[in-house]
Amino acid sequence: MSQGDAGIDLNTSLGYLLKEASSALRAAMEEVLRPLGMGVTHYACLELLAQRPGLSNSELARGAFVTRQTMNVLLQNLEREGYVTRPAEAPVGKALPTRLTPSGRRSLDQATAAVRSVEVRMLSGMTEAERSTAFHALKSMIHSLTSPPPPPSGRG
Amino acid sequence: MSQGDAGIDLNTSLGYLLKEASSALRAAMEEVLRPLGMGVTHYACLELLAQRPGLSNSELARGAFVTRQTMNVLLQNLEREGYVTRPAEAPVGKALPTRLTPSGRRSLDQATAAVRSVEVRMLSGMTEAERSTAFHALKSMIHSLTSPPPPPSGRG
DNA sequence: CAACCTATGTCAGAATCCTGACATGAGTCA
DNA sequence: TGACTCATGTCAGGATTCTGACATAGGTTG
Repeated sequence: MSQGDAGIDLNTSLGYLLKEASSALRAAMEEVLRPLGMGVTHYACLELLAQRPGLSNSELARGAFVTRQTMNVLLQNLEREGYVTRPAEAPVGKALPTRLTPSGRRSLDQATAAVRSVEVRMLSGMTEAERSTAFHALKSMIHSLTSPPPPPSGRG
Repeated sequence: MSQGDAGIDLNTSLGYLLKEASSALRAAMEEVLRPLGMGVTHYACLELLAQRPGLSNSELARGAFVTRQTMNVLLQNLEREGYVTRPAEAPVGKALPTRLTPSGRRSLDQATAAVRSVEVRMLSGMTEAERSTAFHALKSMIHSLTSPPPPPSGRG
């Protein structure tokens, strides 16, 4: 086993390929988003709000894969610039439901068009069957990685 | 929902799923790497060096998906702590071939075992055929995203 | 050889995101 | 009712990565 345990072959590693694909996608998205003055997290936040109006800061953070703190700063900027609105008082609990303003909606429309072109290009070399298979494979990976809750005392 | 162009449906978006999977993988890797005192970029650097001894700073940066500057700082720390070595003078050009020291090799071995367990878990719910299909799908995405050199449309 | 272009290593400053910490609001349980 | 637990919003400080800039080495073209 001394040879088999030598390392993880990056040329055949799905994990490495996943990172490479994700990196390429992010770069391509930032490329088309840059002229619009927004980043990937910024766009993700707007897109999330368009599909699920009223999401809270924490919900948005989870959906965009960043921390509450990071999303909080982003939302404060977005609110300051009039792209989103949040009530001064929470209807229930502490969660403040966020909504897109018409301005935010317009900004999102431009970004969506740009991002859609990237996704179309990414999918251009795949058949419908391949997309479907890739979709389920990704779902499977995510499930396997997140369903076993991280051991609370594993670090002991 | 008669408006298909309203936005990008995150529930069926391969791009979103790609980011989710990548995020989950990164989190899982950092989880197991943390006790060893290293991060994902740190590990990637070592793994790259084990498989391709003599890689330069820039090559390592590309392989780990970070900038030359970031990798440079990492290499300086690694060199300072005795995990890698670089000649004081470049054999050719300016590129300094980097190599793992026995200490670096030992550190990598622990990390590899940890990361391997994560990758095994990630793949646990997939058949060999699914892994192969996912592999080719990811390759296709990367190719589509990177082969058309970003049009100098910046001037557009 | 000279001019030009590309790739590399490196330093410095800035942007981005994260960890730590604190207070509030809601649900649970005795 | 009171104590405990969990999720949330927010502020402050720190860690990580990036962009900008500069000098050097090698190749190409005339």
